[in-house]
Amino acid sequence: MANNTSVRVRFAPSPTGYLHIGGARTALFNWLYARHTGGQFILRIEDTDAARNTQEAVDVILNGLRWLGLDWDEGPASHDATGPSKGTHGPYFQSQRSDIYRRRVQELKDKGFAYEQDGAVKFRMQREPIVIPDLVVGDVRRELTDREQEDPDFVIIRSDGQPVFHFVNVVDDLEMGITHVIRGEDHLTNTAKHIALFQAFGVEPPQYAHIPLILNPDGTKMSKRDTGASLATYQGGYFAPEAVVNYLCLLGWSPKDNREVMPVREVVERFDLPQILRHNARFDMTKLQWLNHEYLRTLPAERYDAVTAGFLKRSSIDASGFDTAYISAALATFRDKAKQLSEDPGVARFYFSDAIAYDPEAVKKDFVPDNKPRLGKLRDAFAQVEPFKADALQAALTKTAGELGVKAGVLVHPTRLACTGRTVGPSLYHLLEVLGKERVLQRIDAALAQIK
RNA sequence: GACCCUAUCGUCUAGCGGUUAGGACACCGCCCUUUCACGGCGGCGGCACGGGUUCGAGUCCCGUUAGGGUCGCCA
Repeated sequence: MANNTSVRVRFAPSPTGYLHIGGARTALFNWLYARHTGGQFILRIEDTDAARNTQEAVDVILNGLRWLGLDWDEGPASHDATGPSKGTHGPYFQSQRSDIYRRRVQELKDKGFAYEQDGAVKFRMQREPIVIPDLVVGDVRRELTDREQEDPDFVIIRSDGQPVFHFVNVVDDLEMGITHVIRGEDHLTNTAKHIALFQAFGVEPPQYAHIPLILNPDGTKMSKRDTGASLATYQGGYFAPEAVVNYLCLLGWSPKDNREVMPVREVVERFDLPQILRHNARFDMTKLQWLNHEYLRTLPAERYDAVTAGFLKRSSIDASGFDTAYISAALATFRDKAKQLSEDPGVARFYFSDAIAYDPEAVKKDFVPDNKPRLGKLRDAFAQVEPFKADALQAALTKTAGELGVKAGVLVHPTRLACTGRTVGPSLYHLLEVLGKERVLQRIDAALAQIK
């Protein structure tokens, strides 16, 4: 950070068709560090494995990063490997950098660091232990494993001519002027190879910061199939990207002052490498949901509407016949009840369908003969309310209850059941206001017809 | 098998030689309340184990155990 040179960090995913939550967190930490230091965040697509690379797979990565709000200063400008890009260190797709790799292999051969064997090219690895200076873990002295003792050299170009990860990764970091490599701890021991490669090129290696991994709740490695492992899980509705970003910041990094709900702007200010934790963290969906609810409650109206649009789609509620103001007002009544929405998306259906399915248990309790005249009287009172606003509706209900000599709750419950079919939901008076007089009276009439 | 990293409530974490070991999520009570939720108050619950060093160890050292990672013509 106190360097003269500007920080250049990168996220270098392989297009596999999905974006792992751990990968998203790695991208986030790199982005945070770049933004904190005023440096550059570079996106590089490691698509050397041509067989499984598709534009759709690239889209998943680009869209995932955009959804999270992680903008890159250099990198692809489209999902097309041969398409336009931002930045002067391109191409940013490895599949387009063959000439560079060819040149660099020749350089190693010329220097005596590489040789051919069985049609492949191998790197002459040193046998002495290599010290990996890591900004998170400290100095790590890496010795050869017994397996490596037998043959410390490793392949950098496959016999089919394709360069391997260790090689292209180093060459690209070198060519792109990367100053800090922030990546998962699963790369820590392999970093010895990378340092040896940098040294062979006669270049000072970048600084390394290996961040802990994200594990399943049971402590096992989180892989593709595990719950919550794919970022796509959060993009489909329910989750505000702000909440996901906030949660990810807190996995493996701590502001050290017990703060938890922190807008990313503030994290950018305070984020730094020394505060990164050294131990792996388990993924806790419950806590993410809590954070999500915190955000849903306080998000600006526009953002709230955007996120809740996902709720509707996900719960297959058809709101096409309703104008945006109505939809917005309806969902706003769930602002501080996001938990209901995420646990049971159907709770919002009554706003968009007149086919009310009454909760059978509640019917037994609330649609009883005694309540018929009461509900009828309330209906008449509501019919007089103009304008049809929450405050006035509450006053009308309270007044009616008084005249009837019953507590407000006696009227509240049957009314809620009549209008929503449920026993839980938003504030009664506010939901009535949104529904509007016509729908409310019609629904109460329908309920009255049900009661014997 | 070898090499590397890690170890505080169930989970995420604060702690950087002297603390009644703090906070958050979850859970359980009570309060608030037209439901649910929010909020408030309280409760449950932790320094993996064994040796050192020290007047004193969650904090430092060593070992054990456990978890994770790596050793590929995958990335």
